[in-house]
Amino acid sequence: MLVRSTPLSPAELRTFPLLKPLREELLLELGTSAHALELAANESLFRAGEPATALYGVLAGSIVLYRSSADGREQIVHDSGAGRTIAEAAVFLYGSFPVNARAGARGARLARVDGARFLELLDRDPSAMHSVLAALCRRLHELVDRVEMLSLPDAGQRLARFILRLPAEGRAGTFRVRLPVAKKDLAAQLAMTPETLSRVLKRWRDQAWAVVQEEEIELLDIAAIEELSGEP
Amino acid sequence: MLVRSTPLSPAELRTFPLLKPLREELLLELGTSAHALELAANESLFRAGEPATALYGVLAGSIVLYRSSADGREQIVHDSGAGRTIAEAAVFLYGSFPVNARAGARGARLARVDGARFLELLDRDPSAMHSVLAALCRRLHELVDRVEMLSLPDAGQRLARFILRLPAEGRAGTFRVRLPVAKKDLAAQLAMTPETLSRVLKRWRDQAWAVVQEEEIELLDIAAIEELSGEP
DNA sequence: CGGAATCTTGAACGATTTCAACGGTAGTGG
DNA sequence: CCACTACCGTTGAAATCGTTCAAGATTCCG
Repeated sequence: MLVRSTPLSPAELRTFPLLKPLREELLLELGTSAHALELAANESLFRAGEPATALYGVLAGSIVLYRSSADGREQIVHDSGAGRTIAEAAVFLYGSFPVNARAGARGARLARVDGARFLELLDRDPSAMHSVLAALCRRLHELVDRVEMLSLPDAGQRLARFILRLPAEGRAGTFRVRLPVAKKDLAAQLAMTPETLSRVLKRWRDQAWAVVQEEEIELLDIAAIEELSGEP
Repeated sequence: MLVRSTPLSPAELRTFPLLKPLREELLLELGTSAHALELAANESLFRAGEPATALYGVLAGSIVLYRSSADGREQIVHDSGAGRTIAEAAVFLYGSFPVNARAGARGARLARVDGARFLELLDRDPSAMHSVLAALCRRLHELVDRVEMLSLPDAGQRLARFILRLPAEGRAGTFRVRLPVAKKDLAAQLAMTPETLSRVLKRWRDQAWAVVQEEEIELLDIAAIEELSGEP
């Protein structure tokens, strides 16, 4: 874990929607108690149960939040890309991390912000408080979506829904996406085995519904995938 | 839907952990913009997409939060018993309800609190703000638990985990629980069919792991169920 | 250039869903 | 008050789907 201990600039901190509404002076102050971190691929950031003394923002790469079961299975709770903040909730409760965190397959660059300092700031700036509240509410909705997706009984349905919610590249009428994580991790996120994921994609290929190349997926028959997903 | 339009007393409002830390005067004020509601079994409270102008607290009975899929399946996001508050998140975002809500099998008595009035209050009382923040964080953790549970591949495992987290009655060493919802709803919550739930319970009975009577379940072999659940 | 890890594919097994039928219960209306 | 209906819960049998185990292909990293 590489640490750069120079303060983070307000501009850097403003990449996070959570901090964006803070006044310049507060960001400057917050920057002095913040560091930048660099994590290698799959490197651990923190483990569930450790006391949460800081919150983190993802500057580049991605952070995977996961639980591990007794039998070694790894359940991915969320994959956080650039601009996301992590562990605010744990910091608020003055509690400990409820999940494990590690860098994604391509490593990660992070901002580490001192928790106590952050809490102080919130009490001084109501708009910051509102921003945090809104961020938590959005996270809540994401998790509700997640719960709904996981309760779909069919593996293909879950994958279809996941892909359709990904930001698509390309012209209107076409649908190209780049998987944000390794297929292994994606499978865990969708509550299926990597084998099943591979087979679902193969089926889509065989039926000419999609073209799959490495981490790029292009949907040829969007209507079919949408119908499979249950709802657009 | 039966409405009692007399104000709610601070004592009544204080049944909700969310409102507990509010000063007496604020609760009095909040009470004047609050009503009590009475819902029959399965009666609808609100539907997903409607603008959220109020939040609700469960005084008695239960409220089921759910999504319905295109094919008519009903996925239960949460079952909220007495003391729970509902829809704070939607009110904060000045948004619309992300899920449907209806009364549980035994109906529900609710407090309806005006959203705008509540938001005002929060800005005047920092401790109230903290309380709300903490409540949202706890909800977040609950959902993370839920996501983890739903990703367990085995139906028996999911049921075991659910039951072990229920508040148990009885003396130490014994474990009796009363299911908080109808078996049909419980099955939906655990992402399985009612048939599968029935069969899992039958298996537990046959192996003398549990006694099932109506909505009462007594675990005879707690160790076995705990091992099945994957972790205590 | 190994070597590890990921991804893919095959086959067999196990589990859950589906479809169907039945008993019980609660609520309705005569 | 009693029949009638509707729904819930249970059980059975068959089919489907996903997992597991195993092996081969590929990529990436040291």
